[in-house]
Amino acid sequence: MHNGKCLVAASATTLVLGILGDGDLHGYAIIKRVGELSDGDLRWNEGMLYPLLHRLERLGYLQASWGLSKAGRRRKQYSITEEGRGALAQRQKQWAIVADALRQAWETSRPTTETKPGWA
Amino acid sequence: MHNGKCLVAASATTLVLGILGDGDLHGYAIIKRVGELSDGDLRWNEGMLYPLLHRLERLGYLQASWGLSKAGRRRKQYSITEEGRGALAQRQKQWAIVADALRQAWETSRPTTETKPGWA
DNA sequence: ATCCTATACATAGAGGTACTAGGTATTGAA
DNA sequence: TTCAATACCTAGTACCTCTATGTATAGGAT
Repeated sequence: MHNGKCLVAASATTLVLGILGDGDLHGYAIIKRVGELSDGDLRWNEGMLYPLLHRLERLGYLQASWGLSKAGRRRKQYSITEEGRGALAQRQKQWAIVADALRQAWETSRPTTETKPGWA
Repeated sequence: MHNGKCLVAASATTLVLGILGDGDLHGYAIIKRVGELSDGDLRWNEGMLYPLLHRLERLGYLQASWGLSKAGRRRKQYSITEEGRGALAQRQKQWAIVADALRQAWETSRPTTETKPGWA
């Protein structure tokens, strides 16, 4: 990443799968939903999302179909597949593992039980 | 990523900074520590870690110095810098935001309050 | 009428990352 | 002497991230 957004991007797949796991949405709506879920902290743009959506579709995690909004605009609706749900479950497991490791790394602030450097 | 390890890798920077935030370690020990913290679920290899360590050093987040283990093996000791602590703090904040968004996305399993598709 | 904003899709391309594979060398145990 | 563990490293492929940019429509404001 050139800036500090990599964490966001890294979790993008998991977040998209999680959101679509709750119900179908189209791309633009996913961006809005991410904004909602993060109280505006996560501000994705289309250039970030659409390539991801296309990749997820290519991987078989999502299925797309064209529709029309009541306003008459075309919309590409995405829904999660069984395979996508499997991937989501796997990612949730992975997330838990990493979250736990991070929590420990952050909490411990190990009181230097060993006064000498751990590498001695 | 070619396989499913991207989440691990994506959190690698945060995890390394978090671990070194607790005290200096050398590369190989960081790999072991990651294994400990995850109960063996996260199994990093050197090819993953060393380039990351070098990058983090280049970014000014870590400082390296050569030492010697009691067994007589050379070791490159890494310690976190002030800048690294700043980056860690930022990442902790980012992590909290994403974790919260994910929790919501996973919990809600939105009861389809709106019976019609959200995009109608 | 015209402009602007929001909606809604999309791709190109620079630059960066992730991970495998492979390499070097030492220590100590079987 | 052979093997595993310790301990460092780089090359290079494949892939991802994100900015910039483009297209087009609807609806409100001026």
